[in-house]
Amino acid sequence: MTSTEEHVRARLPRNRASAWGINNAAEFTLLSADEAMRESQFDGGDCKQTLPQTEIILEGLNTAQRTAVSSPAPVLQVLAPPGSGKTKTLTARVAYLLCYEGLQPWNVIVATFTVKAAREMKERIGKLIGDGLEAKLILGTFHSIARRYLVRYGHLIGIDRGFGIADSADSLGIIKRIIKRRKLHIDPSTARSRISNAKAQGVSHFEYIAQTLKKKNVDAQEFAVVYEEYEDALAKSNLLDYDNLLLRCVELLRQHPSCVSNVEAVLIDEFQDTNLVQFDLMRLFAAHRNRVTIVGDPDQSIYGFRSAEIKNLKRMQKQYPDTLVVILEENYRSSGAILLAALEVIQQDESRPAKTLLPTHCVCTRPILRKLPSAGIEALWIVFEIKRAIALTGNLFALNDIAILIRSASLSRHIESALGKSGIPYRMVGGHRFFDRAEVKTVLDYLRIISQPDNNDAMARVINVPPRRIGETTVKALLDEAETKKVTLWSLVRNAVQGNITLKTKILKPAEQGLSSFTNLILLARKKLFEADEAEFSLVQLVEFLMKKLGFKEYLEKGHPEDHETRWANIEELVAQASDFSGPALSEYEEEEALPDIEGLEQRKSSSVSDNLSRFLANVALSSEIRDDSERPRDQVTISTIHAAKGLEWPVVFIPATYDGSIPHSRAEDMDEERRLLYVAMTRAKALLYMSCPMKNSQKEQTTLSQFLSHKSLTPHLEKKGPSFKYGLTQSIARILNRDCPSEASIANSSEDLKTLEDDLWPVIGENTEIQEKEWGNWEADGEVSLLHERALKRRCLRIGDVSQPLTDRAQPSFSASRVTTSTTTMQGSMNFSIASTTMTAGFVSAGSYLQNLDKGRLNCATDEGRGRVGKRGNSAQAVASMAQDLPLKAANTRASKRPGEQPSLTSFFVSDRKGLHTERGLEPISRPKSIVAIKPLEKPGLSVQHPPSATPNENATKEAGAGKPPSGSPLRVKPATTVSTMGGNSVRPVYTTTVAQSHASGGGGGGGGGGGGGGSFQRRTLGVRRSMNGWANRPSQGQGFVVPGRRQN
DNA sequence: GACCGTTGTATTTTT
DNA sequence: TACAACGGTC
Repeated sequence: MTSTEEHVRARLPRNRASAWGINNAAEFTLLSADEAMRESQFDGGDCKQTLPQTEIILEGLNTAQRTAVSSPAPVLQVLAPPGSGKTKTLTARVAYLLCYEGLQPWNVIVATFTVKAAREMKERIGKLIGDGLEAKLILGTFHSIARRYLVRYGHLIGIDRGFGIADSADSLGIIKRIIKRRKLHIDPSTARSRISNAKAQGVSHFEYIAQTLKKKNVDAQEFAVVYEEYEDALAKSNLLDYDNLLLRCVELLRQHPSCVSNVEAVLIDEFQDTNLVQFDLMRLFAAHRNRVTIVGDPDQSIYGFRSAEIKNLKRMQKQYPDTLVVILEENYRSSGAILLAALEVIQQDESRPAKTLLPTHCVCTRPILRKLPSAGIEALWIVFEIKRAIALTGNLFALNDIAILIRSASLSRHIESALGKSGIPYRMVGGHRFFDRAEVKTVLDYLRIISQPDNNDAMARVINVPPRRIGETTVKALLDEAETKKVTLWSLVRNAVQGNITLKTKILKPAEQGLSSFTNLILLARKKLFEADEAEFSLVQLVEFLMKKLGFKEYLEKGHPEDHETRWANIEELVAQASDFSGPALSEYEEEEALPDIEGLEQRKSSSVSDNLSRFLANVALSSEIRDDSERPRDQVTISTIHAAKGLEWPVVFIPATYDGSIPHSRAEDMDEERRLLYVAMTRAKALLYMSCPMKNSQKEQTTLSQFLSHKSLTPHLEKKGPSFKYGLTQSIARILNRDCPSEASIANSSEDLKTLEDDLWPVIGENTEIQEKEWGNWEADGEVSLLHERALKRRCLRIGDVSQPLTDRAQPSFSASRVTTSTTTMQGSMNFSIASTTMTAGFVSAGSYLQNLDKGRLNCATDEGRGRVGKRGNSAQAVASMAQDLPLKAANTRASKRPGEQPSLTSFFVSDRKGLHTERGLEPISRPKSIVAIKPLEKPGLSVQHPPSATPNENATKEAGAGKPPSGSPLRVKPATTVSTMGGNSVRPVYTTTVAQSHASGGGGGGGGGGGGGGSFQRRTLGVRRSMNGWANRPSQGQGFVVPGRRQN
């Protein structure tokens, strides 16, 4: 077989561990990626016939990506910064292993962190390999995979069949109860996260508690009590919390490694987010063949609060000495200016190993950092900028292209309100889950009790819902009594109702009746559930039965006359979801959950209705979101938490509330993590990035700009207000987005209704609050011509055509080469620069000029994408300069020359080629490698890219950190640029699916409802209603829209 | 004394 | 939204 593998193998030294020195490693990677590919794939005829899919798999990948995908190395770390094609690489790797290395899908484990990521991965693998093979992979979140194993093999370590999963609310509830009962003083949430952290260390709770008890302080003692009783309570209710799910799976695989003896390869996404237990799990999964591929990026580690350990990257290299590290460096997502600003932020972290991130797009316009008077106005500004951006680019953006990324869910209030008011539909991702809605939760609690009556907390929550005259005091007394008698609440109550025991607790007459009706309801439901088989009593019927018996609809009507319809619609939605666990959908589901049979091991198999119920409930607990295929085409703005936005991208991104206390969050412990969070948020943006900071937060307190953004070095990279959207900018954006640029005529047309063409409704300093908010309110609501409006109308006199000729026709003398060379930088640390003189120093390059040069080189990429017409423009240097709008350098220079005392510090973020960077002309293209492949030898510290092969790893590290030597042209930077069109001929275009946690759109009439005279206080009140009014209820058809995560819709 | 409804207050991030 | 605290009613 002439295959890539053959080629690669031929060049791979036999004894990997000893022979993979850095020197030949470099050679190896080069050859394997480029030449082997070329020889075997594209010229070798054999291969095409035998393995037709390989071509497709590797198509559109750059050199580094190909190296990763097709590497024969057993253990592979792919370090992938934002936008570098991480998912693409991992999916291709999976496909490659299946199609090319002949692995069977059911012997491959792919673990992700979110359900969303799992789903996307599955979809993309499916597109690559087809045949529905992707459904046979063991693919899912760590938690769901762990559950799968525990369901099948849990009996081997004494886990009851049909165990339930305690979500965070359950955990917190249990802990609160313990604290109350024991009259302790520690904070429940703190206790919960401490327990979780303890578990994430992989220490058994006995041990941990023993350790803690040794400490004499009250806090530790109390904590030990809580921890112990918490574990007790979980066990009694037959529940596993999230951490236990992983821990018990580790236990299972330690004791019975044969459960995973079939596993031939393990692949892990977002590896920087793994904690110790997950690391263990990875090792155990892979124990049979020790074949592991991970992708990750330390800069995007934002789950430290969940005990994620960036150190796992190094730990892994220790664990598997022959780990091959492939570094992807090219960013295919964002404009140069966005990357530059983002890098400026992330580089504030001094402990971070120097790394590069190379733009492939033109510079485009700088990110905006806008100051605004208040949170309310900030929201209005966002709405206005959305409208303005769409109008002034001739509808280059759809609402789907726009995301508003917030640090915490609570920040969405003003924004939701403003969007709703102006009739812009939106969806909310992250934050509150559908399943957390009160009415949905109640029904779920009933289902959980029916499935597992011993769930004390679920029972305590709903025993009086709808009201049964069983008050809080009674419930508490019953719980206490159950506790002292060492029985569960359910068994206590049931026995009392059935007359088997007499309660100590005094029960009033009406309450007694309530208890009895509750008990009978549960008993009846359980009877139906366990006696019936699927055909005659499905999950859906169970829910319907329950609703009828509870009179739930009536209860909602009575309790929530305002919005009972929406609430009921939510219940119907729940039923629709349950239907995925009954009927024909079920068998499909079962198949996906299956694990391969292993000789000598008995699997628990199941197909009863009660098993469906627990499966359904587990799914609810493990998925924070809901997939909604049918609704995806709807054009909506996305509001998301930054955490939930990881891995996604949008052409336009807003990051509001960039003040200290929000980002970094006031309760955050790890500043570096907060900074990374901002970095993640910024790097979601492709073309336009708007950050904003209200001078007063929603509590009307004065704010200070986020410390991450107030750094002086950032000023030259940021604009103070939204761009003017000259035509050239629109062209640039269109190029970045790979879209057709709308004509100027159509822009003139689409901006007809715009109130003002510039971002000038509020002063850039961020002063002067209330008056304007009011004016805006009137203006939006009634169309009343305010002073503001008049001013705006005047501005409109500027016709669009006047301000925006095509840039290509305009001379740009200010961008001349000599200008570029006037600002210079001096090096201080390996990646830290500040201005020191005004003469050009060879080898150092300002960011702006770097980008200019880069852009010139990069325009080849644009050509690849079919739009770069630079070559025809004559003076390409000028063309480059003019294509890039508002270059950072321009403003920097202007400022520098105006106010010498206030020189901005320019950052050189790429200095590896010291020679030949710059001449006085300044605009020679920088010769740089397109992609870097480094092989990491054993135990090399850090994750930095360039290592001179002569130095031993340790020496090398010291040099880099200590001497501040720039990572100069190392031989490991293997090859100068070859033109690889990574995006160009790519048949697999990234399709990012955004999921819906809460879907609400203010439909057409949105403005009407809230509009009325009282422009001031429109926020709070309507929110709850508006939110739901148009969300679930408006869905096209019941029962089709939602697909439970993990399932594909036909 | 128990229960219910109203009002005021505070909200990190996720499996 | 979700929770606690408070005051009114059975």
